[in-house]
Amino acid sequence: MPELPEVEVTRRGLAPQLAGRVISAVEVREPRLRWPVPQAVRKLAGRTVRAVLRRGKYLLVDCGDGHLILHLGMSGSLRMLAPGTPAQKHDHFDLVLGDRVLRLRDPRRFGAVLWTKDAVHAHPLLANLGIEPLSRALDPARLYALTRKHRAPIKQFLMDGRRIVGVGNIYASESLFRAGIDPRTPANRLSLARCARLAKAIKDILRAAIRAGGSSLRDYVGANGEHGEAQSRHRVYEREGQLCRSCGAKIRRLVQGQRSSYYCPRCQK
DNA sequence: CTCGCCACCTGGGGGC
DNA sequence: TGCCCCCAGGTGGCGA
Repeated sequence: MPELPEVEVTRRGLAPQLAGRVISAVEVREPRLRWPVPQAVRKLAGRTVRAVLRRGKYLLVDCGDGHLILHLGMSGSLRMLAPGTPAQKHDHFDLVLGDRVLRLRDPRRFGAVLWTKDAVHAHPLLANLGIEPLSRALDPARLYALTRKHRAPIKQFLMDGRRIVGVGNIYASESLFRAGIDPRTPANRLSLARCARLAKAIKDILRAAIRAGGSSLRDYVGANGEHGEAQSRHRVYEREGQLCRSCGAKIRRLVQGQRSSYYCPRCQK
């Protein structure tokens, strides 16, 4: 599920349900996530949640004297439930806030639940993150400058969180299609004009996905857990062999950095 | 520094 | 039905 749009919509769904509320209990059923869930997380009861923030794909729960850091990995999801809702397989972590429970489910356990008392942006996992794609920091000149030193294919550059955060495997392919750029193009061979096109494409694609995920993801966070509608909007992702909706050519798949990339050989040069 | 690759983990789907 | 292989929305860490 989780690329930037889903994490952001999750954040928007959670924030009003968590902010201002007191943590009454914590339950860790399975501490073996990407990193062991630290003992401090089990001792959060009594703290008041001030805000829920996002940095890249990390969710940051501001508890006043520290932050709970959540990451959904490849398969994680968060839901608000009524207390006493039976935990199912892969429901590893609960944050209980009186009459509501925030529950983390993550079959593959690539996600994380961490705690830091220090300035959260100085945390080792956050300190070296790249720019937020929906902020003004991502503009044509900045993208052009960032790409200059990188000979790696632009698809892999986009997915490198040390340059730009939040663009995952789906939206890297979708953004490159929208910008008309071949995913194999070396990053440092993009002109300023193409960087401008790409920066705008990334913002447009992510914003549209947030809007599309909005309604379904509100349910997702609140109760059900069904997939959003973003899937039906994909132009190239997981469409190998199907026809390009713009030109009719067959969409192709290739492997870059052990991840699938999808592109239209006619629309993307 | 950048890069290429492996690792972590579970589950679903297809071929035989 | 079972087995085996491939694939999956992330990303830290390794050696070159």
